[in-house]
Amino acid sequence: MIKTRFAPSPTGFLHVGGLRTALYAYLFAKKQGGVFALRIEDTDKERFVEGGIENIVRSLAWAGLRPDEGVDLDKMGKITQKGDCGPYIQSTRLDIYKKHVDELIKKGHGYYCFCSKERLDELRKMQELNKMPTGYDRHCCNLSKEEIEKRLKANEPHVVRMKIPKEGITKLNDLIKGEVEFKNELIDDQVILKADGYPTYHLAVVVDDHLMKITHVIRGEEWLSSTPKHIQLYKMFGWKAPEFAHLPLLLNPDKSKLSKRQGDVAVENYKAKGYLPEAMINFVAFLGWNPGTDKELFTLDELVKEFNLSRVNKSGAVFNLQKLDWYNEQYIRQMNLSELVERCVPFLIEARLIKDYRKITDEYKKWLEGVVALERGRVANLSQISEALKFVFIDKLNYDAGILVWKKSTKKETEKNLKLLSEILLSTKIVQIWTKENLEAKIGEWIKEEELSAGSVLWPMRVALSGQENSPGPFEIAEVLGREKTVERLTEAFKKL
RNA sequence: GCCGGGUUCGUCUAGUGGUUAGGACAUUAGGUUCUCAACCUAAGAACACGGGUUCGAUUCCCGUACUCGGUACCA
Repeated sequence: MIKTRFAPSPTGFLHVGGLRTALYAYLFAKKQGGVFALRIEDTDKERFVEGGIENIVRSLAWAGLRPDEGVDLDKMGKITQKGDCGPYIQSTRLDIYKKHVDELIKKGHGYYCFCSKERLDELRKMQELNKMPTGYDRHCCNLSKEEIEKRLKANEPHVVRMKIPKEGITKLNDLIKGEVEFKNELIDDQVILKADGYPTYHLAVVVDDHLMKITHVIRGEEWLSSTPKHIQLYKMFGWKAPEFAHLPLLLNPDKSKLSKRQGDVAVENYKAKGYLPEAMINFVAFLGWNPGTDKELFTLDELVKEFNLSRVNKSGAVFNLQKLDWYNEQYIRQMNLSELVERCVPFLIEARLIKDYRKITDEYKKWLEGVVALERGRVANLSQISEALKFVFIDKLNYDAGILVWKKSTKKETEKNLKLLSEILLSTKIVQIWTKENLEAKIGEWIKEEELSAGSVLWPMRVALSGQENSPGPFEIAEVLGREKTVERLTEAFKKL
């Protein structure tokens, strides 16, 4: 049974790079009918951020990546844990790690180290100065049993290190990077248990991946260099190591590692701006992977079918907002209207265009569909939609009267046309049915009969209704506004001139 | 410094020991149009560099450059 996991640290929010890592792990597992687990790696007390776990879980849920196992957010908004390997939050598994560290010491694969931070800093400085590789010098490796005993009893601060064999090489056949070799003499005797009793990442990740029966470790490239340490730990425990797949990094436009400084990196920010999870997933999936065909739009289920680690790139990919916008536009345009309205409502409320959620009747929703349709083809995200739709909801439009006159027309002609237009639209005899199709037909007829130029009528009509030089078409707006409001705005425009 | 990765249009990428090096986003131009957007058409735009191997390398090998990651009692 294939099992992958996403194992973030709750040091803030879910990062878009993390989202992609989670996605690939999810896709790989699901493609093969396997299990996708979520584990929280909170072994650094200093960097723990309140609410970090909730943020990660919420962002994953938004993206549609639901873990089968591990940490989950239940209906009450509380964190629960499922799975038969004990809790999936590392800080609650301290006794498990302690037990395994003791085992390594007993087997001679681990040793106590009492070195001070100052000594280690000094050591490193000297090594660099001499152009030597850096690493622990095994100062505490051969302390006598009695001395260790004595110093432990005296409560001297100490850590436990793993004892890496100095001969030979450690090979890794990465599913993405291919074969990579490391000389053992250059692998550091890494600390596995910190002075505060918490394990380091290296120990915890190996113990947990083994105990939780993870078959494929899919993680960011920043772990590639420490993988030989992990492979050595598997050996020391006598365990079979999982397969490894190290993903290339996501980059800033200047090709540096994707960071906050150059834009949004938190998934929740994209959600807040009105990017659809479908677009986000599709976009992020294509950063470093492609199906080998020209098809670009994929649902999560389609990705599951097509995904393949062997088509994942080895090099980093720039996180390109313009492409994200394009994906989002595609999804906004192809989504069915009532669904789109549902998703827009929170943004309309946020922008205070709609006051009360509870007042949204079915009839009102139907009307909103027409409203949203006005702008869906012109915006890149949902917060832009609510911004663009302000003119529909606003009571009194505020614009400069000068823009009412079409560039090829005159003020006099504009006045005349606006006046006649109002009369036509007001007449229930001429315009019986208030739909954009009928409005277009009737006004088109009139323009033709009177031999007017379309622009001299449609431009001022559209500007009068929207208050903007650039906007959706006059008939669509009129339909949404209704007869009364439409005529009111035309009259207002006439007065302005 | 040491160790490990990477390098095809501006960006995401396809691809091959012999191709007019393909697509998408972006850009530019034209069409459509009352405006913007959308849409349609077209254009420009890439194999990091230097050596090999080979009849022939963008593709295989070796170096160089650049770049990214690691080098923590952070993950």
